Amino acid sequence: MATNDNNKFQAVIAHAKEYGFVFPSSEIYDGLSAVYDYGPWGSELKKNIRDYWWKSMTQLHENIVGIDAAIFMHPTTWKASGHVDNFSDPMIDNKDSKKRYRVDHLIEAHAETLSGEAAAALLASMDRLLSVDDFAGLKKLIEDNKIKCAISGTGNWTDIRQFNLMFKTEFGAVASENEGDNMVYLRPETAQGIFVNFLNVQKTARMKIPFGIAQTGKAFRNEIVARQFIFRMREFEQMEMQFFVRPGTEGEWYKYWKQARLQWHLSLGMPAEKYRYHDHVKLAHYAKEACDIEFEFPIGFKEVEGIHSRSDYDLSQHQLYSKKKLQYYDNDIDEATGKPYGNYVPYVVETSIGLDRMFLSVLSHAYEEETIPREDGSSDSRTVLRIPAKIAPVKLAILPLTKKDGLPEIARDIMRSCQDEFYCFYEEKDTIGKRYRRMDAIGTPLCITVDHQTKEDNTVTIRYRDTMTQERLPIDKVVALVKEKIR
RNA sequence: GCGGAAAUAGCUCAGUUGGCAGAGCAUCAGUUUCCCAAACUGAAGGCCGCGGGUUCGAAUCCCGUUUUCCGCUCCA
Repeated sequence: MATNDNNKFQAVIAHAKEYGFVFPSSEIYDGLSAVYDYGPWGSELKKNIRDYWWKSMTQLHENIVGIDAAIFMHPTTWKASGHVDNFSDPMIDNKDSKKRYRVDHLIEAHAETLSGEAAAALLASMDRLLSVDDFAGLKKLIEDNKIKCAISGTGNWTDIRQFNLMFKTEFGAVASENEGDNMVYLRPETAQGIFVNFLNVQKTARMKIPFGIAQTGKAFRNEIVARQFIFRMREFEQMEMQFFVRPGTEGEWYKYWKQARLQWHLSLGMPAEKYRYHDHVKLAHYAKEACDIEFEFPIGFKEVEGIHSRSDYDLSQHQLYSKKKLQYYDNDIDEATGKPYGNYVPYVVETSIGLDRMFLSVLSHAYEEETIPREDGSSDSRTVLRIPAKIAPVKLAILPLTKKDGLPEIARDIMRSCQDEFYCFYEEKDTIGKRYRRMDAIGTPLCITVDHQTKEDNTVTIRYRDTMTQERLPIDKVVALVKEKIR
């Protein structure tokens, strides 16, 4: 990675904070690691990206509907999904080799080198300690048996720690004697809220396969290492769509959505050369095919969105754990047999995009420090956010050239006629040039200026962010022109 | 989690034999100018990240801690 790009990333972060896009969480208390708040313009931009995605999924697809599931879910959900079992193992690090081991794997590997009787005794001790989460006892067991790291050959271990990516909290106001009883998780992904509602949605919205369920919402992961600004946060927002298909057709739908999702990014005006696919070679246990859509951030190509062919894994698991059928009766005629396809558990193709990552991709692509030659030969600089107009936080700034001569009154009238249509910003302080540059810095695509000529012929100057050019326009054409530019 | 670096006004930073906390820009009030950030006057803004220690005295030296960035590690 070039140093320039690294500097650019720093600049984007600094700009995001200075101009009210993203702040560190609870900053007056020194912040909270890997948690961020969205400021005035950041929350507008984030909302605009979310709305654009939501509309493209639901309003523009007759066979996709939305839901808004709760963050809290029945704890068994996460047993069924595999999140509880796969991500709560106690781990230990060797300080010399920096290698991290699962404690049970480490001890089991050592047991294999022992005689049958000694091995059995060791494993019995391990199981007893594991069952009561006695980490100090487990570490003592490792030390007493002089278990060494295979790489460094030393017994220089850290304390044993439990890594669990899921946040837990207490459910209900009364503490239970048995600690686990009232425990719920904050969802580590939004997908399960869709799967458990599969039949509710299918029946009430009378959906026929193939169909999709879309959802946006917060998810929480207690990442071991969460860094790189809003790229990896402990609390983040996903935009997900689970598409339910007849088994056997998942391959073609996977291809369809892989292509369609990249097209969505490009439709925002993001440049094609900054995107690429990354096909997964190593697949998760449930996946048939999977790929990421990667975007070239200043820190390199990174995942923005994932497209996964998840088979019937999730619905089947919920069937198993809930003992409720999650099947669909398909009335379409199977040409091979001449009969309906009948009952089956649908297969799922998932598209899952990180809203915060999308936000970061838009912001880092939009950010530009320009050098502008001046007439006298010197040069000037401006910082501009070339945010696509349709998702820009502020669409139009309305600026009276001076504070006198009735110009603010005319500008206020225009403001009133526009602010119901799109987000407008009114300002009369400072010179017109400064106000233009401030609007550039938050990515406002259009500014209009009310000047003395306005009083004579009812025209205003409209100035474009990207080209810095301007032209005259009758006041009564302003709304229509802006609406056209932000489509 | 390990290793490295950093933290002083909203921003960018200056501030060493340890001795009164500073500049530019930005902000706010007013004046002036007015079509691309650069005029004038005034004001506000700081437990020098936080907590200890050394010292007559600490932004400065020492220890700890938090946060951020970089490399490694992890990432269903």
